[in-house]
Amino acid sequence: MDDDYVEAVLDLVARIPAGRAMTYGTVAEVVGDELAAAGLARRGGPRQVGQVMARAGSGVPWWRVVNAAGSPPARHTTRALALLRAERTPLSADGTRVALRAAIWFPD
DNA sequence: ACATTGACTAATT
DNA sequence: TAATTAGCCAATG
Repeated sequence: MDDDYVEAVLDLVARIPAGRAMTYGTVAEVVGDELAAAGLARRGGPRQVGQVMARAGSGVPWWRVVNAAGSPPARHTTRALALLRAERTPLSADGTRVALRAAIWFPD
């Protein structure tokens, strides 16, 4: 995984507005598009995004990236939910996952 | 080269 | 809704 890829992922995550969220899959798609636009080969998928976040995600709003079901990473569930609540991210009724329909964000 | 492992996903039950 | 299963892509041993 080279630095170009890592940077692309971190830059994108850093642009997610407070109160919104993106899924790993969507992040992967957008990053893929950016690479293609830059003339580079499309690579990576949701799991690669996860790898990057696990290794280098500490400096960006990682809690705004959730899985396809709207759940934050299993290891940081409680912490992530607290942060999401704090910034008024739309959550499901039980408060354990992000309400994707309302909170999903796609870059302009 | 092969097997295992993940901050994953989509389809099936 | 929640558990299971089979794909998935790249890193690591």
